[in-house]
Amino acid sequence: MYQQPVARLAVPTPLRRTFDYLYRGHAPAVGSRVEVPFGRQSLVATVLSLADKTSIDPKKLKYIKNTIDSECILPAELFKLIKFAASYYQYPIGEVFSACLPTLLNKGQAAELEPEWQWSLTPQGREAIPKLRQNAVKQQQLFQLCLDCDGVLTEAQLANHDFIPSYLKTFEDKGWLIKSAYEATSIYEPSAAYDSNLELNEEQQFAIDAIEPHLDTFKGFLIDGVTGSGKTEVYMQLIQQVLSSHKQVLMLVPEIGLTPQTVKRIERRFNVPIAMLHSGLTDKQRLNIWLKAREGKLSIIIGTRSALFTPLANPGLIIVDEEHDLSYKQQEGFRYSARDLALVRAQYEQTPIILGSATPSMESLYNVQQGKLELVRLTKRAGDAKPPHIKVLDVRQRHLNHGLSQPLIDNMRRHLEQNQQCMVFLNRRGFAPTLMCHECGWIADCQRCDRHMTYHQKFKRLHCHHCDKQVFTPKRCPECQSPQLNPVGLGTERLEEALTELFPDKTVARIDRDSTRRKDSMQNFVQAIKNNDIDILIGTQMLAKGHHFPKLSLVGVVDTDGCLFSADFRATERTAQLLTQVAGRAGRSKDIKGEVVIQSHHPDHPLLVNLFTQDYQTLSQKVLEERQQAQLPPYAAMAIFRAEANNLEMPMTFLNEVKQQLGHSGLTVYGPFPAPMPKRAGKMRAQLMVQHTERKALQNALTPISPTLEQLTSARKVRWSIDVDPQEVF
DNA sequence: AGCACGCCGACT
DNA sequence: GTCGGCGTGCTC
Repeated sequence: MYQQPVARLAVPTPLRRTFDYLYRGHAPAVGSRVEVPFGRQSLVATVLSLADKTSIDPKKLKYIKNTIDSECILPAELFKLIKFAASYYQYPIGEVFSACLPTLLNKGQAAELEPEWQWSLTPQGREAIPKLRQNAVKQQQLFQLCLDCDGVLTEAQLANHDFIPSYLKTFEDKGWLIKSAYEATSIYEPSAAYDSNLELNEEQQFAIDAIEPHLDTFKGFLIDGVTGSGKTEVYMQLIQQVLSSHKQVLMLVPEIGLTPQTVKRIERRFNVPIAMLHSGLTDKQRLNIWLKAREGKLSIIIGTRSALFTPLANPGLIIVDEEHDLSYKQQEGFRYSARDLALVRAQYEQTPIILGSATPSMESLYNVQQGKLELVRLTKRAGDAKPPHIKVLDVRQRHLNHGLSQPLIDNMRRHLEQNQQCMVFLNRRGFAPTLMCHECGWIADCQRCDRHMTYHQKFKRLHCHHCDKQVFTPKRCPECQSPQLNPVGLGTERLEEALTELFPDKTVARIDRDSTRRKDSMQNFVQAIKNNDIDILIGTQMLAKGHHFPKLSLVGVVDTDGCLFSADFRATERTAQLLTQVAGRAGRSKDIKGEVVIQSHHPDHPLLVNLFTQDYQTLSQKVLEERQQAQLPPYAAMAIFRAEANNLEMPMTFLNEVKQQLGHSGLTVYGPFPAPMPKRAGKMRAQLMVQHTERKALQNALTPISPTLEQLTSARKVRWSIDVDPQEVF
């Protein structure tokens, strides 16, 4: 140890340690950014703490080049959360900061809100209007907009007219407009804007009564509300309460659920500034929202996973909608769970948190058991809608027409005749999952993965859904030269073809990742369905969630059998959630009772039997019991070390060394073994699983070893990662 | 991760 | 003779 005042920094590098730097003059503020020389580069780092001694030889220490901020740029609670996340998920602190802060802050841009600009029409401007040339349409439009707004245009008013900013400068130069800064009001008046509160049923009122008294403190709630039970209205009325005490609301939604409609609904309800964080924002917009939220100039922030790291001046409520959704867990790099961290954040911020789902995760149900979450149930569908009638259809020995049994087809016809919509669910895109030679049995495999390639008829191509490799379909079998290459199995494309033929007078729409590639196409489909322009929907899991289609009364699930037998211990939970969510799409209408038909070759499978003779709730209790007996998550804490390289030896060598390092840590270690699908995208993968009944013990074991792993020579020959609380055991 | 150093092969 | 391949080492 050397007696030497230093600043301890989080430097954006994949190294699992901090770096000490000297400083001149004042010590930089904790939580501020500084510019430092690092190796041969210059980086923006964050000050984690100040220390008066260091273990680094002072001769090696360098000076901070610049301080960027004079004070901490984050609220203390968020700063603490980020540090916690880095240690919990065993990920390099510098990279965690990079992941949590907006790009422009990582690049060193000032963390100050730019003033909002406004443009006022000058007398010269007014005079110029009638003198404009007839064909100067855009200029006239700008003037018109200006007049519509009483001669003063603000940035907010311009936001929807992307052509106009280019003309502003011209008008300024001509002296027609004057640009000036104005103070956007930070005071919001949460008056009901257009929509007012809906009438609540008893359960909803009960939910609100349960949560409302706890709005000033930390407390966690799980709203277990069946599809259509009016969870959103409960959120809304609680949000209203929080806004009226001038606090901010942070709402997380799954990736797929972030639709303009959600935001519109909230916007129309509350007369407060709202921001939606989505992938389409520019870096500048993102920074702006971040800063505004930090200043308290935004009242509601809605976003996906990463929105969790939005700073809040005055947090009042955190909501995680569809909390069971997989997209809350980042699956690469900094593998955090936004849902789990949201609980930690709520605790730090001393705000209530609501997790909502129709199919709660085992983790959350476990937390209810442990008394960490209070369970609130919504079992009744709002309005008069009745729960759908669910039937498992034994398709053994039945003739299947492109995967469709006659009873399902008849059923569809009946619903269609009553002017209702049908949905056919199949979680497999493409035309067919395999292409096979009729003569010799050759199957088109991906060169880079241990998987067959999917045949896509529309593009006449073979596509690997694991590595995204695409090749043209061969004309002849590469093994025996036979021209008879047949698609085998069923995908959404083929289903679309079959249904179009079966119901020639009906409109069929296929909604999967391939058909919704273009921007807004999902949006258009949703609108078309609501307008009744579509009779039959074919959908993958994209369509399973969230959407409310009033005319949809029949859901057919074509092929679940693949989901029933899987190596992953979470398969049951996942399948149950998916099927329950899919079933929930049916019968949100008042006119006709919803119906769900699930085709299966295994109608006696316990999952199907339990799920549909009883319900998700009963099944989830059974799953929890099984997990407890097997000591699997959430009854044990788990982490997986993964490694990949061009051959399987290197990852195995590395993971064996990891195992040795773990030695007497008291963890239960499984492996290392090759991943269930060893080859992917040309890389060979292996994994090592570790477990302990105590979360703390797992942490205590991992924390000392993870920094030492990167020193291993075997570590440099592989790509490796630690996944704490893995969601997919693959 | 970057970035540099370093030591061997095919080019003007 | 040099450009450049990626193995190895280091970052306060």
